[in-house]
Amino acid sequence: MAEIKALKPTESELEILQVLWQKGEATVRQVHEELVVSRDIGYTTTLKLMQIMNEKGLVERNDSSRTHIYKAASDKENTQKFLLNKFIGNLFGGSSSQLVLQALGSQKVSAAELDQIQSFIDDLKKK
Amino acid sequence: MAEIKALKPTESELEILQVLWQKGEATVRQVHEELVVSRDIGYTTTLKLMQIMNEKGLVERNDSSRTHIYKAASDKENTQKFLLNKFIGNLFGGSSSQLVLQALGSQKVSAAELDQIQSFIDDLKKK
DNA sequence: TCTTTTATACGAAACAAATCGTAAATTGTT
DNA sequence: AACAATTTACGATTTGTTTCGTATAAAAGA
Repeated sequence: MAEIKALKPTESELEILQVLWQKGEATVRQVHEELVVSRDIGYTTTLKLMQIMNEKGLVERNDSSRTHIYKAASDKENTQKFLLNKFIGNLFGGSSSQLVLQALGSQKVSAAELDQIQSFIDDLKKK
Repeated sequence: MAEIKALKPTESELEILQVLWQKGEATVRQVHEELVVSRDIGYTTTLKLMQIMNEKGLVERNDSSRTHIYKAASDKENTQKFLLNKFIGNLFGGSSSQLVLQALGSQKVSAAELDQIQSFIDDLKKK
């Protein structure tokens, strides 16, 4: 029986997942070096977070060698999808078009990106 | 000097804000009746949450009569905008077009909504 | 080999969020 | 007036997150 539980990472956990997604896999040290760039955090804090994430099933760990190697348990897209749905439910009454309009209205989006979105919509409509 | 602090409501606080945005203003009792519909929560819990929100400045309270009357301190759109920016930063590396593509791809969006989004994009491009 | 560095494990503290019980005051009902 | 219901205030508990210190073991360097 596989683990189906959908987990909601905390903000700190998300930071770590970002690093793991970007690197594919990484040691605690490697993740920590990344985190340290953007904020003040001790090594054992990073370690503890990753240990907890392992217990929760957010990451997988290869501990066959002394220095453990971690990777994200769920890929970036699935996690984004899951959290995005939650977010839309919490804040936009479940309406994704509301969110899209808000996002396009309040953020700077380049003309190229707008083109990309438009052709994506065109494709959606064809079905 | 106005309050500029940007506050991040918790999920419970967001539930309460939704009710206040919808009703305009409301008593603890009225908010509680709404919350009770969708989940198990005691009256004093709702009360306490709203008291804390008042301390934080998330809501404003008129306590000139015995039964206090609450309203959201910030309107829905501003709060959505603020939290959306945070969310895009945390999860989509700051790229709102990435979020838009993900939202359109994984949610059901009606043809009418797609039209609405397209004409919105057309307007954006005109500038 | 001896020392220093690096890694993990573990426990505990500090903080925050959510929950509810109880008390006190006011209002409404009979 | 007496009683019941409603409301607020306050404190305490529980649960989760973030933080780091210390201990121990392994590896690397002298």
